[in-house]
Amino acid sequence: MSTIGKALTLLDAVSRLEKEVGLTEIARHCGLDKATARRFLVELEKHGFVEQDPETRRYRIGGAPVRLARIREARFPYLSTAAPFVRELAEASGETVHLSEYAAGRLSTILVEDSPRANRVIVEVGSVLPFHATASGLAFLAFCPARQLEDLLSAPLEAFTENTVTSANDLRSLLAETARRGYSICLQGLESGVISTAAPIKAPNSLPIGTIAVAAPLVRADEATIHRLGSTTAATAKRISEKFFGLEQLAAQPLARRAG
Amino acid sequence: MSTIGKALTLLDAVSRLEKEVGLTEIARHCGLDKATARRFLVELEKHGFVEQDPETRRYRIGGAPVRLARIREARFPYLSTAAPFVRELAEASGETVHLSEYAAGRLSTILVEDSPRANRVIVEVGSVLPFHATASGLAFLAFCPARQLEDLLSAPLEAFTENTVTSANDLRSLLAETARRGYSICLQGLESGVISTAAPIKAPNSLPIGTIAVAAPLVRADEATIHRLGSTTAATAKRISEKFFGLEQLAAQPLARRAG
DNA sequence: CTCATCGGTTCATTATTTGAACCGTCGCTT
DNA sequence: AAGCGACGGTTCAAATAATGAACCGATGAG
Repeated sequence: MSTIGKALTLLDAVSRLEKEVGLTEIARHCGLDKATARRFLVELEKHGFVEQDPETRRYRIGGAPVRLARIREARFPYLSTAAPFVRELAEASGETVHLSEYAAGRLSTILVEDSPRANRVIVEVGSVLPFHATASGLAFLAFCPARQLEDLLSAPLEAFTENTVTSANDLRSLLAETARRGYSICLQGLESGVISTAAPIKAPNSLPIGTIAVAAPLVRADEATIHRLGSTTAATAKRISEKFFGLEQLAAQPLARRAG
Repeated sequence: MSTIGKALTLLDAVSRLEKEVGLTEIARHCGLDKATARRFLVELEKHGFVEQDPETRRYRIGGAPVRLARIREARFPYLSTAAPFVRELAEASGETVHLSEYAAGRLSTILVEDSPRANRVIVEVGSVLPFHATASGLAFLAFCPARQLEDLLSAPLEAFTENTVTSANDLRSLLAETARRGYSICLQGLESGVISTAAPIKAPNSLPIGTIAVAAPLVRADEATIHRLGSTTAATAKRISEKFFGLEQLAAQPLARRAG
């Protein structure tokens, strides 16, 4: 792997570990030498991607990504376009709704709207969703290029619960059904006692760029309920896509934005 | 410079150039060979820091920073803590208010609340604020370690307008005044016809981590007005700091956050 | 049809990254 | 308080990765 790849993997590790983390632990976690890890951290710090607490000498994610994220959102406002729809769906369903984005070969949670109920499903912002064991992942796979699915199937599928689908053939038929229906259903694939449904948010070329999903405790969601939620989710995903790529078109036009 | 440093500089360049930008232009802008620039872009793309539009083949900032920024904000919620205060100050003043963060040796704008007035000052999210020519920069310098100020003064100060302070001694006395007063005033230092005032948001070790600033068209801000805005800004900065670092203390305690 | 420019690729040359061994410091145990 | 282990951080010869001039094919303007 290139040096850049290693450094970015290290950054990813810092984001995944505890709030603040020491040099040795980072190095161990990335399989890097301590000296190498330190050089990477120094370099990342120079550019604001990590910060070192002057007291504890531990490292945390820095401020630079905040600036980049704001620029990204200003230019490609996926999150901010989708946010009101996520809230709306959360209110309408009374369940936890989360939005994911496909980047770097992974589906990452970038927004969560919690259910107001005491018994609710918790999803962490920043968590990575396994493709074969989450409703979001299934919704994504059902509409992505065949090539990508085959890549995924070339490795064994991890079983997170006893209900996780780990057979390639079962997964294929599940995806065919999902594609037909327009929304996915995942029954206790990642966590026991949780059922969820998701739909892809598609670009104009019809490839998915992310997903929106509803997750409910199993006790509140019978067959009919989950299908009702699923079709609402699919409709919401469609509306997000239309709003977002409609806006995109507008933004592409040479408006005199500053004319105030 | 290390490979990592070069790659992150390239990423920074992409963030600073137009919405989407071609390979040759990026390479030219960074002083890199086309082949090298491409390798960097491919590596950054693998990790989601840039995306390539499949049609135009141009590059833009990717989704990974959004995920990192959300994690950063969950762990160190500077922006989200400050946001309501920024809005409040914008409403109270009727002028454009912006929040900056110090990272990677630079002061970057991470939030802007526009004035509702037709004649208003425009500040771009993501813009980098020169230390000697903006109210935010002056507020930061007035409270940062002496060493940092000397580093800055070791290079000549660029004149953005005919009012920009470019003499080291003038700058020093301006900073002494700012430190005494608790807020800075910058009169047409970066843009003609604009006056602004800012105050530092300080960590418990009393070093500034960012600034909050109000920018107004000169025609609306006489001497008395700007001093009134300045002291309100300083008070707001203090409140942000107290709220934020108060929260920090709370977060450090071992709460059972998930006990729902 | 030609020329210029674009995105992208190749491979011998070159400069950078790497990591075992090394400090000094801190907190804990004996 | 002395000894131990783990920490953050540093060094420099050896090993590996980055580099860029020249190249290709495609696209579009004149």
